[in-house]
Amino acid sequence: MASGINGGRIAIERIPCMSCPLTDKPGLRAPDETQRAWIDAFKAGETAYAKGETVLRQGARATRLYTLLSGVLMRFRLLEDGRRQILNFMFPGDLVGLQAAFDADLTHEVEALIDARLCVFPRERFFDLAMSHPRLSFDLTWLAAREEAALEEHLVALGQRSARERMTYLAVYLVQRAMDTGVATEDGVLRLTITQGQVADMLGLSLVHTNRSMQALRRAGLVIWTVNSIAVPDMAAAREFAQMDPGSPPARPYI
Amino acid sequence: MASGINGGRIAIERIPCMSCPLTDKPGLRAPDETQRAWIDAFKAGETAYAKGETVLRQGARATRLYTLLSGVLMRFRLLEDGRRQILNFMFPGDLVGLQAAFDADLTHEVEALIDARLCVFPRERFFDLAMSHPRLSFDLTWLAAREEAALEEHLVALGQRSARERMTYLAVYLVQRAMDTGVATEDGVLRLTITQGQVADMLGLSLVHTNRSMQALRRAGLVIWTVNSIAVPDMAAAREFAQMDPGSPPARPYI
DNA sequence: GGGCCACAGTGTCATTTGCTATAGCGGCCG
DNA sequence: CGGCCGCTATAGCAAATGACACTGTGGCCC
Repeated sequence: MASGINGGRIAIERIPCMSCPLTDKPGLRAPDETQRAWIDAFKAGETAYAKGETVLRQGARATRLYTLLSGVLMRFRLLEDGRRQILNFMFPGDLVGLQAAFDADLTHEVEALIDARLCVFPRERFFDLAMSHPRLSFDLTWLAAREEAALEEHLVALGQRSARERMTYLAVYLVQRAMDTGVATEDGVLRLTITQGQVADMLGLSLVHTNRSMQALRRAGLVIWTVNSIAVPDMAAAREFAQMDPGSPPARPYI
Repeated sequence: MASGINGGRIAIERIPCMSCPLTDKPGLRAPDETQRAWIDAFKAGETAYAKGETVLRQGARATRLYTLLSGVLMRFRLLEDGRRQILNFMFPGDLVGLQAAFDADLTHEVEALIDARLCVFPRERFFDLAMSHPRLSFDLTWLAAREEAALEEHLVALGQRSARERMTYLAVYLVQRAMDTGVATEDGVLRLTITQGQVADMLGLSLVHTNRSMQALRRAGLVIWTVNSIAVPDMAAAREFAQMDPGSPPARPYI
């Protein structure tokens, strides 16, 4: 019954924001108690999607915004001739479907990489929330700016880096985000299935070349990317190889 | 005296927001009178940069935000080994240096492509503005989301399109934005000098290949890119060739 | 005027990356 | 069980793109 296209079912039981499981994640800055009380009042419920299901459909006009509570999503853009560009991967705390806030058609599709759970905010209520609580509105801008910054990084990778550098960059990005949000517990390894086809569509490489590059990195011991996990044994070395800035960015707020 | 690094001089005369020259641009949605009065109260002044000057320096911590009043800027990211990725071009109404609002180090550099004039907002005052006027704060999020959407488009171009498609895409993007903001007055032609080296660094191509692709497009009559102008004789045909969505996006707010 | 410099343009060759086809492997399902 | 399907892996070849070296041109400055 949980159809992806219809937006999944609203879960009966809902987690109160006061006991939000995201509060103790290392890379997230939790709202204070008062703010959480407000957010809880505006939250309409929760919804769940199974691995592989579509959360948002490109071209549709969304009426709800989401916050990712658990799981991992990917969002991508489809071209008419079937080409696909993965734009970003989404981890707990990320905002999903911000475009809905501006009454715009969705320009990308969102799909669950593993089972996921999302908090639901109807469009109007979300607007009210922003209007009545400037601090949260400010955090919203912050979140949008963070997403923008991530896309900038991706852009630098696609524009300036070689295939292997790109792939190393992506592995570091994913593992770091997973660790920050509690998706990965082991140090430097993320248990998650991302196929070579998905990597290819994210990095702008052909599937064959993706395969070749992946093997080269595996032989070099820089990135061990297997069917169900991504491991970066030496994050510093990988960052160096991919010419990334060493530091991890400041904790991000969430709603 | 107008040093780029020092942030240019603050212009003596300042244009009151009530008579902002951007109000009648086709692609911009002007704030109403009340809002403009608010904005005017928070605006600290104006600053000007000459063509080629640096507006913001990568790695610095900015204390001021800007709105572009006239002119065209480019923002780019520099890698240690000298590689450069141009992230976007900025037209009147665009927000410059949003990262300053979050007290973060700048991850990119901003440079003037032609003489430019910017409205200045000190960091704290900007914060106050957002806190006291939720509607403007909402518009701020909107602006950030629009920038994000632009970067998504660029990402699709770099990841999925061929050299010629990319270049066509960029030409259409630039000409469209210029027309929307009143920078271009003739239909389909933008008088602006963007060197082949800059195009190369934006599209992730080598300079030589950029040159060759440009000539091919010129011969095909799709895009006529010369030293001091970019012309797209048939926007619809160019859009089609580059697999772009036909419609122009809704008017964007500005502050 | 002469020299310098940034930029556009060209040729040649090297490298990266893409395309097509094929094989192996494991899960899933009738 | 057998067949189908999605994914990884490999090979051989083609095409796109990059690297390097060089020329021409126009603006600018002493």
